[in-house]
Amino acid sequence: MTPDGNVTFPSHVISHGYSYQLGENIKDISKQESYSNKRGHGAMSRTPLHAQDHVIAERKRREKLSQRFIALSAVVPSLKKMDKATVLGDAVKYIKQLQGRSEKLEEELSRKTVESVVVVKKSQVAMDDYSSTSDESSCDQPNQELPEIEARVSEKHVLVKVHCERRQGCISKILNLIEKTNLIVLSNSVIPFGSSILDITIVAQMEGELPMTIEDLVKNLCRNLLNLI
Amino acid sequence: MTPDGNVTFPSHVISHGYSYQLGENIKDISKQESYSNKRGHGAMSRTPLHAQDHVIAERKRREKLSQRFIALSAVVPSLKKMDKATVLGDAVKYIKQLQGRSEKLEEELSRKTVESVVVVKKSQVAMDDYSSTSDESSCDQPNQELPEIEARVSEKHVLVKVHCERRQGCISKILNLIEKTNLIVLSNSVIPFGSSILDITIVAQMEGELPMTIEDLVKNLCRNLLNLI
DNA sequence: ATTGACACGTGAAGC
DNA sequence: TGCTTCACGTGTCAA
Repeated sequence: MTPDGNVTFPSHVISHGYSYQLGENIKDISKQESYSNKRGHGAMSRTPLHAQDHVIAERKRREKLSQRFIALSAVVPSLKKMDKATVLGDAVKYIKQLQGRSEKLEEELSRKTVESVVVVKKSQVAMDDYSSTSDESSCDQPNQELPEIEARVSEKHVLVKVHCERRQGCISKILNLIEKTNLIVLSNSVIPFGSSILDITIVAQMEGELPMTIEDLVKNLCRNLLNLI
Repeated sequence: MTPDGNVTFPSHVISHGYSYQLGENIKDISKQESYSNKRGHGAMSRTPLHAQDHVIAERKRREKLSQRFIALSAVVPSLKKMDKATVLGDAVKYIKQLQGRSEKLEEELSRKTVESVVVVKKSQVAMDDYSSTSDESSCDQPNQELPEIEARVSEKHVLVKVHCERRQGCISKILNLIEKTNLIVLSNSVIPFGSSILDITIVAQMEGELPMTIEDLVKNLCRNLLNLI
């Protein structure tokens, strides 16, 4: 609590167990008068006035440094020795390790993302027009792999599967879009998966005549859903 | 190169631009004789012999510390001030930031990594349908390559999709198998598609530890389901 | 006894 | 001009 006497207190935390008795330091404060006399010179250094100001300033600076040291040693894990040099060296090693790991994680994450997107596309209704689309260039965002959309047709039924992130109003949007595509929804299933994913399955019936070929219908549905979500 | 003279050399790198001339230090080495005399006492400290050994040891220690400091300041980016205190403080902040980022990345990657498992799975189960490229031809013959099984994992959840022909007792068989695989069914959706197809979606939760890798779990599940149906 | 680590006081140099 | 930061020598404890 006392700013002057406790200057060296945190040091014993970072160093071994030095019970550097602060009494000496307090004594030193009183010793400041003897300091100038100790030098002996009648005219000592040209800072006779604020001499002990310098002392306490240095003390403050050391205290700050010590605090920073213990703060650093607190965030660096697995420190067996609490040497200043060891703390610094291990901090450097730890930072490098963290940097490398972050870099690798980021790279792998982006790679997995892209890869899964590709495969997802492949597993879809054999639509190969995504290669021509330019909006795929914005895959840098980590959550770009979703949504995953699959559609298939059997007789008069259309099966639509959407695997996307849980967002507000996404279900109504999907259903709305499907009904706008001249389809009548027969069944609908929304199943939560994990903490933030929805797995949606919809079976709809085609009304009357087909406005286009089956292939075009599926492609169009997928494209609209991709733009929508 | 000279271990003694270059002690304070790196310090000007981390500190401002201190061109602390080393000459003084070299002088100090020669001053070691005067050092004992400077004290004046006829009987100085009880270490009159290896006194300057202590000096050069301290010098060495300081040099090591300085090197560690510049090493630390080298790995911490965006350091405007090269203060020792600033270096330490910014290193702490940087480490904390890196830790948080790594944690977030790792968590997110674990979520995404699962998605790539799907890939493996899907290419295995979906067989070689990609080469034929004609998905619409499969719509003409509904019973060609069923059942279609897909499984993926997210966190502790397993999502199983089965696209198969409508048969007696197939649902109970599937659920029974899943529960035998140390999984707890959370959600289940069975949707008729067309006249003779069922689209089944199941979300189950993994209990306790994984008996195998995620990939193996998915493979095993798919294989058993394929044999079952 | 030797070694290593620490805090302190102090002069110097830059802002 | 002061205010800050630095390296140095030194005494002192502990392994």
